[in-house]
Amino acid sequence: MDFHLKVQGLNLERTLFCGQAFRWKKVSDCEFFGMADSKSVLVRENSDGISFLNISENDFIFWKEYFDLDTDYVKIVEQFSSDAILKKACEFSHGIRILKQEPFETLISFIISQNNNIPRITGIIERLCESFGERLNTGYAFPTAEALAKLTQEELSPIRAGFRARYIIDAAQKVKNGTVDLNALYNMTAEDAKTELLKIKGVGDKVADCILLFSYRKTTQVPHDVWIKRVMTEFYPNGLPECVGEYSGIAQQFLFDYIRHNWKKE
DNA sequence: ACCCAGGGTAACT
DNA sequence: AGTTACCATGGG
Repeated sequence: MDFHLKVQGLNLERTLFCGQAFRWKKVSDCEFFGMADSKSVLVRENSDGISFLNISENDFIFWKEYFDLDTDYVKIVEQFSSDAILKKACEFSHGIRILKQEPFETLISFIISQNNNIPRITGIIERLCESFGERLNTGYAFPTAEALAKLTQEELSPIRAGFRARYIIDAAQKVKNGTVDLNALYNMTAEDAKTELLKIKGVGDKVADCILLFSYRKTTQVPHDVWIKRVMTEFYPNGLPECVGEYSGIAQQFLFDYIRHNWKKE
């Protein structure tokens, strides 16, 4: 069955390729195929919204949640636009939304992201899924914590994650044995949730903020990667403007996308 | 050959 | 508490 949703201010290409998710492929002008957790979907962008093609009603609920379609981004962008630089970033990166991704997948993905670049992160995650994820008829599921927890660094070497291999294993083991309860973080404050995530080797301040923002919708969190550090020193030496309110993490995503496409081009 | 990438850890002052 | 070398890999 196909499902259609009216959405204002959504650009799928910007949303799916702005460095928050790594398992999407552009298949035509307005169509994107993606995997998340153990589900897959073909999404089509229309003039007034998006369509999810050939999925069940249960999966539709999942994808509706994934795209966080109940949040009004038009209103948020309007709020951001009282700051001139942020306004420019929102115009350039029009249509970005923060997704609500599955926590374990986000945890492993952003462990892999450290000191790495987006194309290579994408490749490592693809090999991780093909090697250790369940085979589905449309692709491969993201590997479970159980599947990854029993691996050795040597068994992980084909995915070429480099020094991050031992971090992946540590994360999977701590999720599997309950040292970190990912489901419990939804109802915790950002600070408390971060304390839990920092128990995992290879998860530092920045990676923790990515997980909190991209999985748990803790929109106050601002991941300080090399690009955002450039933004801060260049444009906001005294911090982000007040108009970001409780959405500094969302503002961060517009600024990240904007600076990455415009650095040293003006 | 050198520098960089959605950084973190461990070993130093 | 704050700095710094080192960590694998691949593209420019």
